[in-house]
Amino acid sequence: MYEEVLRNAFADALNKMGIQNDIDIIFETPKNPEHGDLSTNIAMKLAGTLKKVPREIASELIKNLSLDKNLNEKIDIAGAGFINIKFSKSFYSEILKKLYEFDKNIGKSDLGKGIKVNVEYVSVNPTGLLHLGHGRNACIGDTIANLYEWLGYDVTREYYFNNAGNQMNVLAKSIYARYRQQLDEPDFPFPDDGYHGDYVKEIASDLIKENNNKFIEDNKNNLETLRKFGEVWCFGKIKKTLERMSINQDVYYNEDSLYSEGKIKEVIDEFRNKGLAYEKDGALWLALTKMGLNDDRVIVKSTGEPTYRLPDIAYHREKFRRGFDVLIDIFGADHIATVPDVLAGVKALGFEPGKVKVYIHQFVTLTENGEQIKMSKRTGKNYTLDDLLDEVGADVVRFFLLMRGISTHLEFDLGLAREQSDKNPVFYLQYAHARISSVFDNAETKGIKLEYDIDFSILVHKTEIDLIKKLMNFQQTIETACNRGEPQILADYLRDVASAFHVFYHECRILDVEEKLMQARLALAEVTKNVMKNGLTILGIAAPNRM
RNA sequence: GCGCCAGUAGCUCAGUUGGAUAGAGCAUCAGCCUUCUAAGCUGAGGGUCACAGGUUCGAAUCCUGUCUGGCGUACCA
Repeated sequence: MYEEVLRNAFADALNKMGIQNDIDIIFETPKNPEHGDLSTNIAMKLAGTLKKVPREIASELIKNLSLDKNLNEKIDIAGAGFINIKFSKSFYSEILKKLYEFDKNIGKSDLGKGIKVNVEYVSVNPTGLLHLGHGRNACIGDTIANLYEWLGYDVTREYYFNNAGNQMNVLAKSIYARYRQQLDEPDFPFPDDGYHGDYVKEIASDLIKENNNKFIEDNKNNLETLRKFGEVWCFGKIKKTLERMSINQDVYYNEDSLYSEGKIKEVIDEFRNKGLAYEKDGALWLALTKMGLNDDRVIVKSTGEPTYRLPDIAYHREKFRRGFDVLIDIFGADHIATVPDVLAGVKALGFEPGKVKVYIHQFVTLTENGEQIKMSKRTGKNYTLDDLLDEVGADVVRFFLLMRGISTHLEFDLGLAREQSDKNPVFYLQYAHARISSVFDNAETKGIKLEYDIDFSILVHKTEIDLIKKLMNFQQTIETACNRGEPQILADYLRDVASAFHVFYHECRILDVEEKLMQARLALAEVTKNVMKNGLTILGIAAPNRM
């Protein structure tokens, strides 16, 4: 938050020196604390264009710099030309005072006021149960939606519900085979391309419980009924699993409506009118090569059915038409190929593809004792997200799925999550919150109340200053995590805050010290608690008062 | 073949708009509880940043090539 002030001061100084340059003035926290609190390499960046030695530029810059002496203890030049800034203690008490005033709203802002964001995630077809990969998608999407919401954007959480397409027929046939196997013919052949998962057997037995042999005849109507039964069964389970992870979406956008409301046809017509669609081999092709891509693709098969690209494009067009300013798609790595096609299609229809942000996450592998556990819907032996939630709980699952960058493959070690769950990093974060709560409980029994007017300048201990340094970055961290679509940035940050608090707690007593100091430390603990609570909430993880 | 993601400590991973001595957790070893929760704190060991070149004051980060793993590359979704 103070960076803005510094940046302006540096820009002014550059102006005074008669240097006009668009170059970004970037401050970073040096790895080595001896180098100060913030550091900039601006002098080195300018060295090339100005044809001057970096250290000379730096010293001239400092001469022209007007900063509040009260808040900045020292500004000096180091190394090849770094400018290092060291803040005074009173700088930190000023900062903490502001953080304390935010109270429970710390981290919130109105940065995105009036901007409509649509975050689409999960969007699993109702043909099976959720597995860990879906869980990753769900947690990332939910957290990104939370981040936007926290920054004041108008967020819609959306699930693209696809109950059309060939995969639903496969499900119907799979259910039918299990139904017959359980009902009257144990050797009834199971389709090769069917869904082998055990849940299909459950669907069949539920079907028998409710309807007995009513659908035993192999005809189109019965298959249609089974298809619908399976869809409702699967989607019910999916929603329940999501609820267990506190994931609730606002809109379930049904792919069917794109057909029934004529949107698919509109898109086809528009492509044709623009000369971007053509017939070949009985199919309709989209001329993606005219839009700079490598290959044209079929959008309507010779059977008359559209391929997945067409409804995907039509769906994105609808999202634009519904008035969203930003469209966010959370996809697994297997969807990577569709992205350029959809973006090209959207652009051809006259919408701005730059407003679509696609976040692709890599896969999750579930391992136990070094061996991989299969999670595929088609291989039968499933380890579902529900199974995992049963074993380790929602907080652990969410944290495990969010603690890594989205673009790396994530290894979920079941043995570790199960056996060592008390050493899980998520408990480290929650423990910090619980510890603070406990301090306030003790304060209450002693009749101590946190006052509003507090003298923060009394906080000068190194661990106190270190903690404040972490706390002041909360807002910026939320923004960065949001802009980059990386929940992991927030997760890492919270671990840092928790660590700084644990160290402070270990070194400094909060209660049973002199009144003014106690008040200031309580306030520091309060700010930490609010940051932990809000940060964990954004990640969708509970902030317990006791552990 | 082509495209995307990845390769960093024993393991799992941060760090990549080029910056100062490459970090964390787990694991290993050694310490700290008569005082607000020890699910905590302190310290130690552990590295050819896959490999080979290049760009420059400076490269884990940028460029080229090679190797390894994952995912795509359908008139499946």
